[in-house]
Amino acid sequence: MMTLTEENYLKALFHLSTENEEVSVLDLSKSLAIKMPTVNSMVKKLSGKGLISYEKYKPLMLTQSGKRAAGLIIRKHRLVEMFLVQHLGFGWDEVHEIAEQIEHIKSQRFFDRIDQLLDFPKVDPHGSPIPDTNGEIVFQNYIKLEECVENQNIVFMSVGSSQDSFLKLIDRLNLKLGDKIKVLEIQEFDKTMRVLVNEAIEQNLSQMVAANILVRI
Amino acid sequence: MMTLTEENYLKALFHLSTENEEVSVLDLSKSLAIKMPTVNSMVKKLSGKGLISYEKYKPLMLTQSGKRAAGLIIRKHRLVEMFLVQHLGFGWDEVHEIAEQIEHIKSQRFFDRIDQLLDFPKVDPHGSPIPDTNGEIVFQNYIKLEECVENQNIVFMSVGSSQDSFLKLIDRLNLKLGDKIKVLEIQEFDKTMRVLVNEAIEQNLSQMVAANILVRI
DNA sequence: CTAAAATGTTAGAATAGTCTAACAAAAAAT
DNA sequence: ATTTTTTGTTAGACTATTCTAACATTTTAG
Repeated sequence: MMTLTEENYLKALFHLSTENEEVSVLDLSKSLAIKMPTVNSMVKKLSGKGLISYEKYKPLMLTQSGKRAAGLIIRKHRLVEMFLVQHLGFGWDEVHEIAEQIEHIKSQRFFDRIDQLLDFPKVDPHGSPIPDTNGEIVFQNYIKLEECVENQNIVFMSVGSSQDSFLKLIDRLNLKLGDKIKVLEIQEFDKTMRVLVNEAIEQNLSQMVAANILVRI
Repeated sequence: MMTLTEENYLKALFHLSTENEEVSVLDLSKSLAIKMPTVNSMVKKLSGKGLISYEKYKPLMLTQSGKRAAGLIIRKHRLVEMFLVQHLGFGWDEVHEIAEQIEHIKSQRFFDRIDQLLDFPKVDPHGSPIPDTNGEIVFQNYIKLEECVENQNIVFMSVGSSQDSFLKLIDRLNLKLGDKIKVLEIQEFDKTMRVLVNEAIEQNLSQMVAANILVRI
């Protein structure tokens, strides 16, 4: 049985591994807001459990078993987020913290029931994929709105950041997952995008925002 | 902020206090399955926080603030149990363990939403009262079926034990909260009761079972 | 009313997870 | 190719919660 702490290390390492080619002790330390020596010793411990493959001064990597374990935790997290939004009426900017706690509940059946109640969702409220019952994730090949060109038609599928302030901004812009977006114009000066949403409303999006809006063609 | 451990001590002391006139360190130790010296030091710590009033060699008591805190934890526990039964389809014998974990989630709003979703229930799936938002409990004055006499008509309102084996037995006897019960006959030898349930089915209940069936007249 | 039993307390050690300080290795910069 | 900076590691200490062993007090029984 894994402790809550160990689960958090695995999860963080998993996320970092998808974002970067190599993950250092320092990366993990920053991401968890835990000092390097602590991370170092925990990494050794998890290596002892066969969840992380660790060699001194080398980048950190999850083993197959570590990947699976992390995937299963992320699965729980995202199922819970979905439940909080769909059944308890929380906003997508409010669910992370609560899911962060509930994901550690020890009860396979609890999460199975939630999954069933939600009719086996494939993505969470932020458009991120929910790992399957083996912890396996199917990565979507979305692109950043930032990378789109003028006159391109795309669909808003996911967000690149789940930061509170970003999600609240998207809400205020009245943007929702599934919205159809047409790029009208890109300012040469600051890359600000003028877009048409659902063939109805025009909006200006800063490059930073556009970089965190993930779309499919 | 209280730790999960502290919350468990308070909750246990609260329950013991309702069952017994005086609660000793030994009682608490047994109830938590934690050794006396450990309990002793935790009790001192909680006394320092103003949650337990403690004097050496004297019975343990919750302070007002301790009672309120314990009541609020029990509120969360029972709300969650109700949710698990009503929305996730768990049996009343399966919910305790999971609620034991979820009760410690730090999010007022989460429990408020659950409360709302359940339409502000007053009792949990075992018929136990759910404390109000101030941690206040309204105790019901139910009596044990054991204490009833022949030909008495009563209603099954609550269980005196939430032990798995007892709840499963009640299920197997097809008894449900709210059922009308008529005492037909009490065996002089072993106090076994022959009862009529919902004017339809006759059942024999051992004294031990009857002692854990709480009814109102 | 004393002796034995039960209960309670203190002292000291163990574990998990955290930290700081000091040292070591690798990477980057001159 | 050294020096400096960054990153990584080791050692040792701290807190929370637990334990065992030893001792103290209270309660119960003769």
